[in-house]
Amino acid sequence: MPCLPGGLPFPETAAAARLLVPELAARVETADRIGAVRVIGGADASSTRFDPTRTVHAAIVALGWPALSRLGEAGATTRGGLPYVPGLLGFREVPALAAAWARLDPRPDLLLVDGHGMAHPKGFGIACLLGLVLDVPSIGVAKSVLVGEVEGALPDAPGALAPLVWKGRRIGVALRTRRGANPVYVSIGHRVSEATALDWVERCLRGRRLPEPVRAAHDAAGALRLSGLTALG
DNA sequence: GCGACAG
DNA sequence: ATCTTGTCGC
Repeated sequence: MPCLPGGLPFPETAAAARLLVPELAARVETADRIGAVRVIGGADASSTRFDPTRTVHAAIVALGWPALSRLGEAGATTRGGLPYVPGLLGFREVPALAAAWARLDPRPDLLLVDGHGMAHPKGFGIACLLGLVLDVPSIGVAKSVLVGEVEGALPDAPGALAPLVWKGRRIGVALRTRRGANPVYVSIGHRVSEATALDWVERCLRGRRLPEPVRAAHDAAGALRLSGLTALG
């Protein structure tokens, strides 16, 4: 039950969410406005497929930079929110993520979010919404495309890049993080430029396909779902 | 109208 | 997102 910037109530229906997107998207900052990054975070959520109760288990991990050592972790569970609707993922997961954030210590200076940022039909993916709600610099890291297409070739070599374009606009970038693996799609979340976003994603890879903060958050969210089913949430 | 569709 | 062990390749 977080609050949207401007004191707006969090939408409880997909229709309400859609109406809010334009004004929220207008608040997204695409230029760098980040302080010193001493703690970098990863955010992700886990849920059970076909769950009529719409339970969402979210986790945010706090890792120290540059060691990427685990400094903190927090989880939270919500029920009865929005179902998954392509384009509105943030409205489903952010309430749980915001609750996790409230319990987290230390608080990350930068957040890597599992899912798109501006590489979204309305330029407002989950990384944008979370960054806006928490007022924290954020980056979108997705494992597949929502809209747009990768322009040109993407060599099968670590570090290879190719723009993700949609309707003639560059909305993000495909990054080959590992040889032989599908690329990840990086886009602006909030208060972080695309170039800076790419830098941080690459610096957090540690030789794997997904940046460590996202990997850690994914694991934490999954563990919370498995154990949280019988314990407190 | 049909197909696509983050997680 | 999740169901799931072993297996192929670098």
